[in-house]
Amino acid sequence: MLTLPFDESVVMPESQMCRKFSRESEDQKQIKKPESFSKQIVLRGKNIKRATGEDTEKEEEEEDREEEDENGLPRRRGLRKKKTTKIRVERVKFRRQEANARERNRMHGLNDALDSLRKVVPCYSKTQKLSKIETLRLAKNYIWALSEILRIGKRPDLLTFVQNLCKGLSQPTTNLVAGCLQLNARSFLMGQTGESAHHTRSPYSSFYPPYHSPELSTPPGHGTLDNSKSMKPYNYCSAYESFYESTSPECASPQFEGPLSPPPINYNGIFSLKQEDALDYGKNYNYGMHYCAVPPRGPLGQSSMFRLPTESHFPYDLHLRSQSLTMQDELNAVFHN
DNA sequence: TAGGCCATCTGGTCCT
DNA sequence: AGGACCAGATGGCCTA
Repeated sequence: MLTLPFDESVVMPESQMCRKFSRESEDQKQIKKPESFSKQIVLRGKNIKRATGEDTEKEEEEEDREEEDENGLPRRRGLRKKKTTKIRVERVKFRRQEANARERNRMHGLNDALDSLRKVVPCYSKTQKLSKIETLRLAKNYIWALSEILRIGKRPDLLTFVQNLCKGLSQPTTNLVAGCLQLNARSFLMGQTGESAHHTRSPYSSFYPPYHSPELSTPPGHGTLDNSKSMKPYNYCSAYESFYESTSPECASPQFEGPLSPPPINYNGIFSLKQEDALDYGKNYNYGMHYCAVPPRGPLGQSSMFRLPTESHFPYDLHLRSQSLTMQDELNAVFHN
């Protein structure tokens, strides 16, 4: 929840403004666009220099000049302690207000950066924003998970991937991420605690060997939450269908309406953060599509949710071009069978 | 109503 | 001196 754009009239009402620090009429125009803040600050800064740096000092000097000691003689200049004059107090107040404005602006910039980050982590919703701390945690896990995929050169199964994404995240965020990725959160969590004994096969196991990744361990800093090793493979027949078919209301993620920005992806084999490039590719899919390019299988495969585009991409969209082509060929072979 | 999250204010510290 | 950065305090809003 970002605050309203900085409105000087609110934060610094004219009544509070010292007349000596008043701005030129040009600067008093209310600028409502957030991006104008910095300009406004800059402009104001110039005026501060002008106002406080020249005028006020002269006036303070004049005031000081008038000061006299107890004998009625003028005070000597030098190490004399500065008297807290009305002007100085007002000046301190004014500088405090300026510092507040800068701080506010700085925090807005920080929030903008966090918003940008929210859009590239694999769970973005305009209506249900991740908190700051959860955004950072998820981003860390995401980077870690992607780098592990690159390092190992293999993809983990979807569940492992999501589990790694969710390590250290709160329950609501875990649900959110699982929802974004079209997973059933309850079953996902059961998988996390190793209770899903009925899970026997990976969703990919119909055409890829089950992927057990001893190397794909826990993101740093989440040792106690490392359940990936105890996670059971995923039951294709029961769990997969219930998770991915979206027949259950639990599977639906109505709160994720609106276009979802794709995460940093490998588009046509080129890893890129450019969202525009991937727009067409991703606009018909959500993250569930992005991260679980499970091959269609019979009637299930006909469901629109899993229908890949003609130029489909590999799960997670993350691999080298050569790998991409090879694996994509395999996928295409499966799709066309 | 408690707790979480957030924006803002504030004073301190460091750097230029 | 002034700005950037940081952390603590505070109050508002929202939700379980």
